[in-house]
Amino acid sequence: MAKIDIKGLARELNISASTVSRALRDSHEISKATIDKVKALAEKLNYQPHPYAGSLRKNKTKTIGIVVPEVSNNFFAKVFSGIEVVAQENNYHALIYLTHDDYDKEKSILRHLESGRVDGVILSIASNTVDHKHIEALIEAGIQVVFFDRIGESFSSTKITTDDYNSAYKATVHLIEQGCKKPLHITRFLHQTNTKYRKKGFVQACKDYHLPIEDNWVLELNDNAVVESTLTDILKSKDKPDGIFSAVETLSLYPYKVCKDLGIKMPEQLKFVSFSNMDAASFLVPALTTVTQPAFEIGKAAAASLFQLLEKKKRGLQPIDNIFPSTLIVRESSIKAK
Amino acid sequence: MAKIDIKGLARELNISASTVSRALRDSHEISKATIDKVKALAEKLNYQPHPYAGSLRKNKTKTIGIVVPEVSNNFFAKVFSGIEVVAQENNYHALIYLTHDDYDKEKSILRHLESGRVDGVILSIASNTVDHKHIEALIEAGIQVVFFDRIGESFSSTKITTDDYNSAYKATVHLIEQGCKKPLHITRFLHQTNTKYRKKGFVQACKDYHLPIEDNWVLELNDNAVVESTLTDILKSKDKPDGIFSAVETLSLYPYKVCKDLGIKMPEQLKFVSFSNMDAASFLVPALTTVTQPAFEIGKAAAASLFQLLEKKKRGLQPIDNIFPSTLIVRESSIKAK
DNA sequence: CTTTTTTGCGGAAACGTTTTCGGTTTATAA
DNA sequence: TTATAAACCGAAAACGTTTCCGCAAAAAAG
Repeated sequence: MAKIDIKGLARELNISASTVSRALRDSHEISKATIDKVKALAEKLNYQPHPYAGSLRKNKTKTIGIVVPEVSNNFFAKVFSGIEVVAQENNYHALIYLTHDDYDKEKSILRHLESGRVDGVILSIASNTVDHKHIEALIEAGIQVVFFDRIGESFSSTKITTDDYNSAYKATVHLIEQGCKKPLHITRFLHQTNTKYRKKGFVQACKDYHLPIEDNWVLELNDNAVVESTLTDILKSKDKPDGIFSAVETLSLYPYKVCKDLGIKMPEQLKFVSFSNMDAASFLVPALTTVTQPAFEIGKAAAASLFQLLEKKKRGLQPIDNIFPSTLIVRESSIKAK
Repeated sequence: MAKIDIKGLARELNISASTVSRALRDSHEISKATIDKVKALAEKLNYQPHPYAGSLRKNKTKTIGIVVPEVSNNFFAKVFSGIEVVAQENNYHALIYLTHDDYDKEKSILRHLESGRVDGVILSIASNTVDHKHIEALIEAGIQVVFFDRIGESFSSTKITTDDYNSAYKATVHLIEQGCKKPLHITRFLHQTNTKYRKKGFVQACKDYHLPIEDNWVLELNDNAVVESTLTDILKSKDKPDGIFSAVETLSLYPYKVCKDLGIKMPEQLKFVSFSNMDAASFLVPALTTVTQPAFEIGKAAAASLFQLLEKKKRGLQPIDNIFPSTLIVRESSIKAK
């Protein structure tokens, strides 16, 4: 089964390569008869056009790049699923790159993507990137960029996020309404946009409910190695918090561990809410109250807007910000005893 | 900042395009002086070669396809991470496709990949594919294929698996040693290679320990919708099992749910072990005893062998089977009271 | 000093498409 | 009838590389 190409088809049918090419694309300047002939033969010989030859000529790759910190994380995994579904529907291909939350890696990946390998990029910024030159360069090079979750606020590109501020506000209010007088907010990488707004929501809720919030009510835990010990210290102290609100999924299991070790009863002595897309949330004991982001929908939306930008009919199509609501799912970890 | 290409560099330096091309690849037929000149200018103008032009000419794409059932699953997500790390190290690019465990989708994806978009494919077969014609066709087309976890036994390609039989055997023995007289094996899609061998391990262990195993000790639960009710019925019956061994992670949370609903105490009344790569395993109550596969290493191995095949120095390099050991991590869900 | 080899480079073909620019026919309009 | 338009198709250029082939000048060998 030798590889068959357009020239092969043309030779076989005694017509020109250009005619074959046009016939395969249903061009109106080719007669119905030859179109049928060509397609029949193509089908029969299992002709598959070489994608890169076409890309080269058309300067369109029909592929996108997905650049995310990691994928062994329910949130990103589900976002990716959403992207992938929409990509398949639109006959796009997806190159995926993991930055492992490393700025330098992100930089070199994006730099490479300037080369014309992809038409567009869906990006969630690495946690330790501070300057955005590399992203600017990518956009300069004519690559469409869509952000999600960890966005670059300064860019006019489209951004898909959740209503971080409001969700955090609501989650905090929930804790307060369940009786917490001294909630603790644990979070990561506060220079990111998403965590920044979650913190703001937490702080504002505390203020609105007249809690005497202080700086040490917010705890930025960037280093996995010290999370457990730090939490242990805090939960052993005499004026320990009576509630925890975690802004990120990756911190959501630590309080369980520490409470177990210290014999602290959850939710009686410590109520807990966390941002999380973990499937196991309802099977933890006590079941974890979560703020869950519609990850799959975010992925679909990101992909959809990217494709829309790439195939914009109207020139003037403006990028839009798309804010999805997260939902607070109350489970046992945060409810007061009746 | 206009896009710069090889011809642009050549014009700028008053040399030919072929010289530039060779200089950039450190060809020995170009003088040190011009190599330096060319590289300096390329660097200055941020020249990025167009990947598809090169691919077309060289008939080498430096990209692989990853075809897996899903990615919002700890096992596949971690495998993917491993692949991605090795791919980046080797300057390969990764196109990823999800089959969603659908045979038809898998077929059309693989069919498309015959076209020369990738040099090789890393594949874990969808749960409902039975015939393997589409995989044969892909290999026929000259695409290297490496399998992992859900492999095609009939192919001579490289396969990366875990020692399913032995791990299952050990897990079952563990249950028996903890006092189980009537373990139940719950699993999915027994026509797959991995689950098939896990079942064999379970059965053999029962036999070796003289348990009166019957057909209904093995339960194939393919439909999510009925898992809970089926398990409930079984655990309510009078000769109910005193232990469960789950062959797949996706079933690992149901026993918790059902036990909770029925008031069955785990591990006192029911011991439980599951194949799983779930991060939350040790935070469940009781903490889940798992057979965990070295997912990240499997991904790295799969990628490494694929690249080795693609860049084989010696022609005769034979594909090898690579079997990784899984480890049984004993936690509270399966241990007998002292 | 001639012959051969090596070094360094340029021209052009090639990879498999798409598209521009034509050029015949045949049908339609004048 | 003749002029014009429409329908259908082919030749060749183009996309940005790599590589085959050839060729001049310099170096080495005779």
